[in-house]
Amino acid sequence: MPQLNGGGGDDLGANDEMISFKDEGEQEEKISENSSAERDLADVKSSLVNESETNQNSSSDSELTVLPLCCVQRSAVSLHLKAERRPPPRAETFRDKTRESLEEAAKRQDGGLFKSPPYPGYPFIMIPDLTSPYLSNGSLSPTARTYLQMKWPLLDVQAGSLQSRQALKDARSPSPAHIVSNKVPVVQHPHHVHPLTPLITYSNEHFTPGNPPPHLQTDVDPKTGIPRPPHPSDISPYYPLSPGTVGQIPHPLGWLVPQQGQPVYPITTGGFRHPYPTALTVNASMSRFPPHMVPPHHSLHTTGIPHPAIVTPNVKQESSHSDISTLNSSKHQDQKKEDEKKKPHIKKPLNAFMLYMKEMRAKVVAECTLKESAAINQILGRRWHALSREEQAKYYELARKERQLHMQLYPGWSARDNYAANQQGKKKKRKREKQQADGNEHREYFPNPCLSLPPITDLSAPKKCRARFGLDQQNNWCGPCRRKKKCIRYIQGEGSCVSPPSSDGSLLESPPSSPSMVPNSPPSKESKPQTEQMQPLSLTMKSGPLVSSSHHQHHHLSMAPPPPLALLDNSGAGKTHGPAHNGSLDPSDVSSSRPSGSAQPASACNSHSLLPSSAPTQPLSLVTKSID
DNA sequence: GTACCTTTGAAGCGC
DNA sequence: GCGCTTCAAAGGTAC
Repeated sequence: MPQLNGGGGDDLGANDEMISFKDEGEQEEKISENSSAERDLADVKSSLVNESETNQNSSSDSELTVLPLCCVQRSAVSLHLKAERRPPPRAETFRDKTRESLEEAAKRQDGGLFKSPPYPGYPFIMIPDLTSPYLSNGSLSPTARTYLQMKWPLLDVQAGSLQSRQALKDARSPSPAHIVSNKVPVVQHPHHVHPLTPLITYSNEHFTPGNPPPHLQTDVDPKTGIPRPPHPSDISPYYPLSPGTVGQIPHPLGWLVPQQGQPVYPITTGGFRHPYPTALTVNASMSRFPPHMVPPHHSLHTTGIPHPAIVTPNVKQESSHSDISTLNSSKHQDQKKEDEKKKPHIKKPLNAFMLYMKEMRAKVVAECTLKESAAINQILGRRWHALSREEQAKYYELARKERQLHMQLYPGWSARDNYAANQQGKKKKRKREKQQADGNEHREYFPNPCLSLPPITDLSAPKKCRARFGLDQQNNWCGPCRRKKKCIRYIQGEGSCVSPPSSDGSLLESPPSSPSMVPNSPPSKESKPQTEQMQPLSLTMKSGPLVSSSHHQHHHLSMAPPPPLALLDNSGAGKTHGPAHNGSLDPSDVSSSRPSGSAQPASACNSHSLLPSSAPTQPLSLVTKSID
């Protein structure tokens, strides 16, 4: 697998470097700083595309191995499934089969459109940016290029050709499950899902209950009879359409035709920032959303199609009226309410993690039969950290594109609008207030990060930084504690546990440790990466190793280097007695060390005493329910 | 019916 | 600039 850092496994697992992807700029800086990765950003990003398939393989492989423990002992079915998932030494892995099937499907359905790479969703993000260096190296197959032209007619003057349309029609033929909808979690295998898949599936949900017949070039609205544009070709796959609005689509290529008489959002260039390099901005001539085609009011894009980020106008949006001079408050309020009703609620663009979650949720649900989003999100959070740079970069790139698209769609939109939108409910504030009302932030609802453990309610033990160091020694606090968030020391060192390996030998979704996390290193401002690094430790299963606090504590106290790869490969050992390495089976993690937060191992896993000694081994999926 | 939970990241706001 | 807060998705859960 191509690595940005020249194969430095420890770097790969370095959480702090993965954190660098939080910001594109930081990402670039971090990458450039990496001496072993001297490729410039262009090369790096180019590789992200060219090697995406390879990355996906690697990622999916890791995902195969990070099968949560919850799936292991859950049931015979899950065991069976797991046994199936467990790849043979190297015959024909599930991935291979999956890939083959996907390619076959691609060949059948789009004439090999996705042949290389088989990323049904990727075109969404990469297509509009054909000028992107990522695609400039000829990695785009002619078929895919044709597909792109059909998907984004503006990308090429040939887009409107019959050929393109015909191919588009073919492309709209019965699609793989992952294209249909990611709302059907169990149907599609996760490995068929590309990170961008959710972007495609969105619109499908709202556009077509099922796949349209191939012979239908354009859908016809059953109510209005107005032909719909070929979907999902022309619509941003990411943003769903609200039901009942498709009929407003004026023309199959309506977004190509300037809409007359439709008010448009004012282009408040002042609020339209361009945080991204020019090279990364979407070429107006190629984008589906040319700058002059600003979305009209009422959730309608110039296509006449509401942007999926727009939801029912129940939530108010910042009023853009300038005639606020009215002094009649009641009247003003009434008018405001009307405006609120009329105005849509433009949702924030999804960030990288959200995109990742959308894609992987179904997978986790399928694997763990989990339905509780909170638990799923925890797993996904760990998996997110466990992702390689390349894989994360894909999502960051996707999110960035999404933001760009969002900005172009709604130039005047600001996240502040949605801030104000929540003034009605103030739910979050209420939550915060509730937390603060407790006085002690650790007193608040603090579900045990182990998930398998009951909420930490033992306040008698001064475990957290505040209690340990006091207010006068906040320098010794961990970062989260300073930020009045979860104490990482408490989580990892005491209130929680070290992640046991997942059933298949992997340590669940725990990310590799950061080499910067030197044991006994004093807490520093950089504790945020540590926090994120340590969080995975908290995601553990209610399985044997966890129940056995002594065993667990042993590993936690040992602070021994991770086991050799051979040992790590021993998935069987990892299931029940695997070394409680803090996070990863990634052999690259060998060099990683215990985060500073674990510098106080003496009281490790105290909270395990809270566990009933007879606590049965349970999968993660049962944790949150069983606790209560 | 509504808020909460849970995750990460982006963005706004206040100091 | 830093820290805090809110919101984005999701669906079960609690009130």
